[in-house]
Amino acid sequence: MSGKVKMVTMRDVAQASGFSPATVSIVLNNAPLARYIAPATKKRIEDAAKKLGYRPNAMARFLRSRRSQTVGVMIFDITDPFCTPVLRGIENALYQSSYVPIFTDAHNQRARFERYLEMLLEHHVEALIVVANWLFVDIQLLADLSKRNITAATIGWEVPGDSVSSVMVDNEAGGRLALEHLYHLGHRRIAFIRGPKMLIDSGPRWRGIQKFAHSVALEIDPSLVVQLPDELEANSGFEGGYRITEELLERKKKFTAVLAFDDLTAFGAIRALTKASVKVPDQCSVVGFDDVPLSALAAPSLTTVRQPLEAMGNMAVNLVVEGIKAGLEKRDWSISRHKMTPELVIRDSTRTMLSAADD
Amino acid sequence: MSGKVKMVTMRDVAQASGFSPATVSIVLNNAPLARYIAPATKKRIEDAAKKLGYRPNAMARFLRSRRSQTVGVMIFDITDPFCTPVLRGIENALYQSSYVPIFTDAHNQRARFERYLEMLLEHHVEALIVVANWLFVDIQLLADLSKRNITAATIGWEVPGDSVSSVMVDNEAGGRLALEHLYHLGHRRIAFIRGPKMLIDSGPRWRGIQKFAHSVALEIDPSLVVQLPDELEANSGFEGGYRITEELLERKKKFTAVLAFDDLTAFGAIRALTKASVKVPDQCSVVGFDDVPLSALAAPSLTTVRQPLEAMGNMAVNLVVEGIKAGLEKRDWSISRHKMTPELVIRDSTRTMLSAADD
DNA sequence: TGTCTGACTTGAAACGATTCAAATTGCTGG
DNA sequence: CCAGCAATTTGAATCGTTTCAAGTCAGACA
Repeated sequence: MSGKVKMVTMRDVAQASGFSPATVSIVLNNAPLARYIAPATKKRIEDAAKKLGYRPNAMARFLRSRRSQTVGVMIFDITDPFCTPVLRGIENALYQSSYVPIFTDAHNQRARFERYLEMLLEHHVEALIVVANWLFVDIQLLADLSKRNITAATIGWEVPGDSVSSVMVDNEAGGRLALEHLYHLGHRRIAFIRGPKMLIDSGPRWRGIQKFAHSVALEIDPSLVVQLPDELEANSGFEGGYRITEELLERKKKFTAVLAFDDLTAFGAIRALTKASVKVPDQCSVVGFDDVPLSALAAPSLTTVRQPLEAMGNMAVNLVVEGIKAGLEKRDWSISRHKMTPELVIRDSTRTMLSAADD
Repeated sequence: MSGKVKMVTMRDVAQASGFSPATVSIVLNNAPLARYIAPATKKRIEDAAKKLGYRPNAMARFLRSRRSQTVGVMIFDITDPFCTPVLRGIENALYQSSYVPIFTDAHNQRARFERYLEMLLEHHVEALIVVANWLFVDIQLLADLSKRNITAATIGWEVPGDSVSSVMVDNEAGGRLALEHLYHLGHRRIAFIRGPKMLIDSGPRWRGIQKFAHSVALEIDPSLVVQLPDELEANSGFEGGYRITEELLERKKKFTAVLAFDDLTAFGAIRALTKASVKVPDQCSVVGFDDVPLSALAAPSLTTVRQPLEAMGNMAVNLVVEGIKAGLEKRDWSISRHKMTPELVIRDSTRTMLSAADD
């Protein structure tokens, strides 16, 4: 019943079809030399392979051809809902290219990142994709990769230098979209929850906000601007949004809308508002950023600036696959930095200012 | 600048240390034979390896030793929030054992499952873990795995026969917990949204509910029992819960609580109730099942029956790692089926029945 | 008849590690 | 002075593929 199934090797296929392993290899891989192989031969070999249930041994193949058909995927914290769609995008694109992802999660710890990097190198991944949306460690290490001829791409982060491609959302445009929306709904007294200082997204998002405010001569009240602390956990945004909003409410400063750094922060804000019996969106509108999957499901569903997360995962794969190809063909190739366009998704957490509610 | 970094092989370490590759291998792997190696030798070899930055080549190693240090992880739909904590649990446990996960997502498609299975076999994963929480295809295929000497474990699903281990929550106990909670809060007119017929969890959960109802002589009104349709998408639960609840409300049947099949269904229900201006939990309590990450974040936060998802991922890894070890040592070993204990998590979506609200 | 041309096919050497059986060395005891 | 032993170390085969340079062979042509 549980007898060992002997592995079928190329040698077996050769034997069965009456040709040599060399020919079998050429045919089954459709190598350049396959042009010269007689059609009848091809057929016999392919039939034999199918009949025996031959399955190439990826490891043995790698040893000779240096292709592991494997890509490393390093996520900084899978717990962050931001990551799931990105991962889906990566997985799907890799599947199209017949690569298989090796999945690692750094838990936001530098030591873990390093150990995993080591493991990925031992497994000779052909490329590395890093999803680094919430991250405070510097990843200088990545720069070394190019020396090892491993193309790499980051999502949600940029590495200085010219060795790593990156895919990010256009944060400035996104910040602008968010404020523009609130502004057009008539909101003027808006509370802002800025992202943590050390997060790469925080700056540009705020800049987009400021620029728009300036362009319509909207005055931003400094006492309504609060910054999230530099916390390590990805989901700390919720806590932060909650606490900050609570404080704002206690200060009795009036505001009719909250522009949160991201969706989780927005949920935290909503929780605080609801607890203080401030109805969302009737008495206060809330906008998020990211459009993580739960934003559509929550009650009220969240108006937010959508990052095309799945597309970003896709994009990163395309970049590294191109890099791999270039390396194979010894072509020149240079990295690129992509900025994806964000999109405003209007749902139930925002509504027009009723003139009465302003005070 | 971007000069190729030549790979450091064991041969290089041998050369540098003045011993043979055989000795180097024995020392670096701490193989049984290492007992006989002089301490001084060990030191010199280890030093040389460190100085050169030697990194074993996982592929080459596999070829000889048959150990790929790789485990296949097949998820049926990563889009389902249920999967994230499970994945985290798997990842973490594998990391402890120095295995690296190859991540695949079947998108709930049989063809994709098969293709991925093929790829995993080509990569000679040492074991396979399948997360099959929402799944209608039969996975008879898995039974073949044991023939190939690959231990496998499923999470959230059981394969007939004695070749695949499994980890599930005790659905019956969970169903009981949910109803018990509502009952003790004083609810008597309860609407039930049962899981899809073809889902393995649906039966036992309902059985737990019925048994508890029977034990306290609670009458279940058949007209308040609705079943989710057999939909393929994991997130269809939300839609289903929404529609079903809408219908129930239209029928004007009175109920003071909804016991939903899972959290997503519960969110759908809450959405429908809210839309119909029925306040949750004031006018209607809602219980979910699973405790997916967003349940704590939503407003109102969801009372639910928690599956220990991360622990389940852990458990599955432990099972297959044991299986791998047994295989290596040619020990006998038999699969096991684990039932994890669920736990009631009380949050803000349920509250005691106010006597007035009953009619 | 002998040589040359394709048109196919293959032998044999890698790739980098592991694994025994066997070799080497230095002693010990008879 | 040598057999025999213990303590270390290693040679060489092997894992399954890929990849060229080189082989075979039939027929064409001179």
